[in-house]
Amino acid sequence: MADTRTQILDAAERLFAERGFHGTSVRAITDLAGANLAAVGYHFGSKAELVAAVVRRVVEPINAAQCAGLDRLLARTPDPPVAELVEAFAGPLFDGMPAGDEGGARTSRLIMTIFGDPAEEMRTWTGAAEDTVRDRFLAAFGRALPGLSPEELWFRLRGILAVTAVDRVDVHNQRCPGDPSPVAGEAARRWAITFLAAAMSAPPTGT
Amino acid sequence: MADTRTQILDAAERLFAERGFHGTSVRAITDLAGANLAAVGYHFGSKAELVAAVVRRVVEPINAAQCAGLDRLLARTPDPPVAELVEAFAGPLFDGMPAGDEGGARTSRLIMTIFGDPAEEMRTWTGAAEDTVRDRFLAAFGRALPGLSPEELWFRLRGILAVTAVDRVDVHNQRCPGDPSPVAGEAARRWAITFLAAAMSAPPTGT
DNA sequence: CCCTCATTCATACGTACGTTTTAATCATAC
DNA sequence: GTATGATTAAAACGTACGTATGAATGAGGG
Repeated sequence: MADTRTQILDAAERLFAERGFHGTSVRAITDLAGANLAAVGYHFGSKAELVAAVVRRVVEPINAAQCAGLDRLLARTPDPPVAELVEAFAGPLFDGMPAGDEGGARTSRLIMTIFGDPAEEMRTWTGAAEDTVRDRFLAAFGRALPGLSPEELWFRLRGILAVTAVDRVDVHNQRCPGDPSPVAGEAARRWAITFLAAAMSAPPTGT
Repeated sequence: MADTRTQILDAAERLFAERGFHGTSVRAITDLAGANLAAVGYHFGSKAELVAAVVRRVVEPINAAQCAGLDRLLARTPDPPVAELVEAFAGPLFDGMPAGDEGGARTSRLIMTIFGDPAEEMRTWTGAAEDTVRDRFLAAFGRALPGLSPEELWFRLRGILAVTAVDRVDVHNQRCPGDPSPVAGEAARRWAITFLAAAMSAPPTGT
């Protein structure tokens, strides 16, 4: 059995995904974790710092994978095609979901929760690393898509995040009228790449 | 001065957008509305029903506008092109934001909050009308994009929602490195149409 | 053995929450 | 003018929350 700290992180991650940050009490977390109420205070200091720890644990591997993917691409060619850049950027949002996560849907919902949270702190926690990744992809996409203004490029990069995050959430929510079976995970990944590569490759919007 | 009920709805809408549903207390709402604490209970019954009322007030006009736009399109031609379908579907998410809403950004954030809320009730409140609109657009897109499986079509429709919702939220969050000025509202609209029309028009993903 | 330090535990504190109740207020119709 | 129904006001209720406290527990080193 894992140590209490990890158990709390796991339980918090699950509950945050299911009920949001405000909607999850410290007591619910420690109950699910089989830990004592005071353990959160002991291991993390406060609920806010626990939230930050959970967010970091989710976001950091994704950032790292995005970065590694871009490195791999750039090692092959200095100017990768759009579709491969899309795959490198969006792919890690589909992979690397920890075991026990139903097809990554739970983690996706958590990303959505982070993404949609109005609180400003949510943006500072992941700060530096995320900004670096973003800037590197912006530069790479900029070379692959000359003629696109930085603002529109930025808009499109956000679009990638939005599509990948929201889609998977809905698979989780069973909102898909079709068959949201396990295969949906891999299918969604390919659909997303198709969808987003075409979107990114669109000509610049005329003034 | 508007009646208390409307003042409460306005205040709640603003605060829900800024802090989420769980993060907004009834007291904060009535304070901002200049109303008495008990007014929420009197006019809405409970906080949950107030949330439902706010959600409905935001979602219904958008659904109506989407439906009307599709009607207008179908009156002209039985098989509208993809770009126009995209405009009819995504456009209302940019228009029709009530006055006082900074370029619609606040409403967009609220939509994002609704969209990202893990609670299942959030999905039932808007239910029937939203489903009808969705099905009609699915059918229209299906005719414009033969060869696309219903599942992938559904995926792409969700993508439209995701991009429009998330984008505008980030303009609000000032996360855009460029100039998030008032012009961003109209520019974002055109960027979104370009981006999404290209995405929707992508060929079906091979098996 | 016992001391030490990290961890866990039961419990309590103060606060903020959603809701309810009862009284006051106000406009309108008779 | 006063009775009536709808609204607002003030206060209190019980509950759940995040956090803090101090005692118990348990493993490892001297």
